[in-house]
Amino acid sequence: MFSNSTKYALRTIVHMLENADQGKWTVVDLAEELSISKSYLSKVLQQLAKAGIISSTKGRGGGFFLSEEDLQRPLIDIVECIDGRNVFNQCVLGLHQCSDSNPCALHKDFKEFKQGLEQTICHESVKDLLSN
Amino acid sequence: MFSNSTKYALRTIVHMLENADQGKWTVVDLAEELSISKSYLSKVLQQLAKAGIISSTKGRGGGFFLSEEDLQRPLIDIVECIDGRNVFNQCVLGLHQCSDSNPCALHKDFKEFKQGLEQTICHESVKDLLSN
DNA sequence: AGATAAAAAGATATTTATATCCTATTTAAA
DNA sequence: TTTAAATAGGATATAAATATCTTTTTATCT
Repeated sequence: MFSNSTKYALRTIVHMLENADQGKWTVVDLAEELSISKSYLSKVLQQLAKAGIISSTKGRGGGFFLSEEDLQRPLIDIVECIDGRNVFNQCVLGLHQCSDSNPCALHKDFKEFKQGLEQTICHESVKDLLSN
Repeated sequence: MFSNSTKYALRTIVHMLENADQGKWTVVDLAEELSISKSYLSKVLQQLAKAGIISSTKGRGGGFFLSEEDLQRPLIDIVECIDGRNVFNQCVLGLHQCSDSNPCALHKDFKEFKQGLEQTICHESVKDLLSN
C-alpha cells in the first residue's frame, strides 16, 4: 500500500507523538529507537521537513520535532509528501482509463474501499493518532 | 496494492473471460491484445498455469484457456499465486508485531478495510466478474 | 519422420526502489 | 573565535522488481 519511506515517516511521527515529552530528537536517536538506518531515515525526515510537515533546527543542540501546527496536519499530507496523492485513486488493475464511466472489472469492488481509506486519512490528524 | 505481475494476471483473465468465445489464446495473441510484453506475460501465465489457475496445452495448436473449473476459482487464488496471501494482512506501517492485541497507531483505521477487501476477493470468483 | 508451432524453463538484462556514504553548511556551546 | 553537533544535500552502492532473451520440451500437422 505505502512505500517503505512513507511507512518510516508515519512510524517516526507516531513515535515522536507518543514520546512528546522528549521534545526534540536527533536523527541518530530516532534511527536507533525505531531500528531504521540512520542515513535513510535522515533522507525521509529531510523530505518531510522541507515540505513543512515536521520541524527541525540545524546546528548543535538541534534536531527534529513536531510543532503545534505539525500536530494539526491530516495524515494524508505525510503520505502525499512521499508517495504522492493518488495512491488512493489508482486502478487496481493498473488501467489508465479506469473510471466510474469506464470501469474495469474490479472497479466497483474497490471503489468504496479506496474512498473510505482516503476519507480516513484525510480527516485524521497526527494528533488524533494518540487516542487510538 | 498489487504487484505488476498480479495486475497483468487479473487483466489477462478478465480479458479471456470477456472474449470467452475465442476459447484458446497463444501468449503472442494475449500480449498483443493486452499491450503487455510477450516475454513477461509468458512468465506470469506459466506461473498461473503451474498453480492450476489457468489451463494450457503445449505444442502446435496449443495455448492458454479457462476451463470450467478455472472459472469457479475465487479471485484471491490469482492474487495469492503471485503476491502471496498476506497482502491483506500486513501492517500499514510495516510492523511485524502489529495485531489486534498489539495494534499500531493506524491498525484500527485500516483493519475493517483490509478485511472487507479480503472478503470481497475471497468470495468473488473469476466468473462473477462478468456481471460487473 | 521431419518441420513447425506452441508452452516451459533457464539465464540474463534493465529499471526502480531502497539504502549508504561522504562532504558541505549551519548553529550553538565552549 | 574555534570547535563540535547537528541537519542538508549530492553522489554512489545494493537489492528487489520488472522485463527480455535464448534454449528446451512437447504436440501437431504434412
